[in-house]
Amino acid sequence: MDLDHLNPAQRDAVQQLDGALLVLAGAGTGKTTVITHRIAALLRSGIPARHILAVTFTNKAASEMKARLITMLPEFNTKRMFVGTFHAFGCSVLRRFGDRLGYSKAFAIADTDDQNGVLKQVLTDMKLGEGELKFEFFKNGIRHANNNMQNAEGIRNSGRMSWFSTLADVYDAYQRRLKSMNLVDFDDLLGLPVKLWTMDQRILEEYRDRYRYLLIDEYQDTNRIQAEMIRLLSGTRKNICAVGDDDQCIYGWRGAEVNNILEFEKGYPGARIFKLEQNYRSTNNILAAANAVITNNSRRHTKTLWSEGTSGDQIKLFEVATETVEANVIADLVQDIRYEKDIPYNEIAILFRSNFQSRVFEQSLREHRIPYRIVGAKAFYERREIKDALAYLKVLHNKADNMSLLRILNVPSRGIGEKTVEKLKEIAETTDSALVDALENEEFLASTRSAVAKRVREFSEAFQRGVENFDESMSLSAKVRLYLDDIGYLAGLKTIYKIREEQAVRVENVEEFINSAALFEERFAETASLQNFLESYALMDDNDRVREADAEIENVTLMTVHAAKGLEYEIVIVAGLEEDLFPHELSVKEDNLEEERRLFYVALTRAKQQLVLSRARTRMRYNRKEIRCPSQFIAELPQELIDSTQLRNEIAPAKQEYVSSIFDTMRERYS
DNA sequence: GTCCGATGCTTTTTT
DNA sequence: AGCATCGGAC
Repeated sequence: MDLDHLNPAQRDAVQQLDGALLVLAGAGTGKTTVITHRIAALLRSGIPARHILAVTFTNKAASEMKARLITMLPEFNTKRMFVGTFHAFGCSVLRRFGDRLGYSKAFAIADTDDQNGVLKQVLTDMKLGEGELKFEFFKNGIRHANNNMQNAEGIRNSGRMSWFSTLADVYDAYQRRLKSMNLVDFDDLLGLPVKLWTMDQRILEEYRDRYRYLLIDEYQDTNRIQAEMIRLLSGTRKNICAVGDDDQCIYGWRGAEVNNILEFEKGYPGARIFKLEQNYRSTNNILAAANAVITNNSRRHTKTLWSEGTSGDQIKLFEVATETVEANVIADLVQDIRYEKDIPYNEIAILFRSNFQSRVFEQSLREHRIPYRIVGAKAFYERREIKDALAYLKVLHNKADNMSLLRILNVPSRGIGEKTVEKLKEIAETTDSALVDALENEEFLASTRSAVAKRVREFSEAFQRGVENFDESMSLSAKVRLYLDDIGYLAGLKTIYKIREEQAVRVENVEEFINSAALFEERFAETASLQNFLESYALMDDNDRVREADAEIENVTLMTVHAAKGLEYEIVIVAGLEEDLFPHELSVKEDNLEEERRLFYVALTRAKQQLVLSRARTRMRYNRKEIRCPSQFIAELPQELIDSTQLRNEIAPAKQEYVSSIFDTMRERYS
């Protein structure tokens, strides 16, 4: 066996096959290597693949691990092993046993918009609607209850103040409404399996028997329910291998419980602990900076990263006048690196604390004609037309999804206004049917003007044809196109968006969406059903949602530090190192400075070769110029590692390449 | 019912 | 500055 490539600590962790073990793996210490080798070791020791459950934090990590195992172990059938995220695993449990909890097996997954929509409806119905603040309060309250495995009763019993009982009522109504629409939210994907296993010991035993060896990656970011899932599954065998780095716990605000990793031994007495500290990613200067920063945190397992490599370049620090200058200086630097150091764009990442920072960079990169891709928020899947197209599909798969129906019923305009919708809801309620079915109700149709009724009929009929079509064997993307066309959405795009240029963009985006269904089919051939397509979409994270087109060309990557977790680049540029931005002002207020520092630590340790930090002395906010102070984290870096030689001109002279490229564009445009 | 301009709010991080 | 929502005019 090829254990020769492993260092002693890695080898120990790989070879300890039974019992509980915690692998404390610092950034870049070959965590994934350990997990894959460990799985290989399990298989080679004769344990069948079906007994192995490997949980990763992202889908991307899961598919990379699968791919690695297949090349590493061609002789084993690794298909029967589970490799995926907690949410995907929970989903598979519910697809099998959801009916025991009163869910139909064809349930759909509520995305963030759906969750917000349902909660808003509930609050309006209960006349608690006014004010965003209240909305946030209830949203946090529900999430908090779920994280602590509390139901409505639990909330009610947890305090005397009247808001406990109000929150309990809202919680109850929210859950009931979701369920009535046959929807399951992200928390349910974890909470319901736990409920099921606690309720029915036989099902739990079946799962325990099936999954005898558990491996959990990024254990520092598990929450209480995820830890509970693992505790229940591990049973008395306790064959659990938790891998993680407490210094990289950056999802505390989402319920991640650092204590899961800090106090692992309490839950699994006698667990063996292995520390991986030899780093294979970064230069020693980068590691020294990271080590120095993280020692300012108090609650952690002490680790010191080291590498056999060179110390490398110093860390560059830019301190410039404004955020626009910051973006331009960085774009210049990116171009320099590309052409002078011959490092491809896709080995360069620009990281920031908050999404809004991406805008200036987009502009400067465009001006410099540097290709880039953005991971996250404002990206492709957030577009209105994509959400509309998706809503059309969501109702088709799940008729009970009234919210999606309401989203698209009048998009494009079919003359169905507020009053008509009220009537529709009323009829749906009295006949106890889904809104989509109520559309065919004669009483409802009679209540609308004949022109409207005609268009409603056309809609219902097209919908019905869609339902029937999806039973037939035709390619998924072809069915999607046929349905969106038949129901009038594709042609409707031209009436929804008046401006010619905008139209073209929107149509193109929807085409790309349809194409993504085709790509999904290519990847999952026989299992590419509408349900699986929607499910995989709902369970995607921002890194999965990067456009296919963007993944192929050589691009600079723009993303938040959160999104960069688990990734590495030759060159990493961290922008906006200013007090109140990084660390974020809210996190300081909420007393989460240590988590911000871990986030900074994550940012630093993404870099292999060169790290560049920058800050602006002023920054526009709400259209006002604000003076900004350097981030306290800058002062935590050892001075001798920093090269803060001021740039000769903050705006560097244009490169020859850049000038000629502008002439090229002009020639193209005017010839 | 639809369109369009005024208003006011935004910026934490996301499976 | 940009976006989302609301209210008034057609």
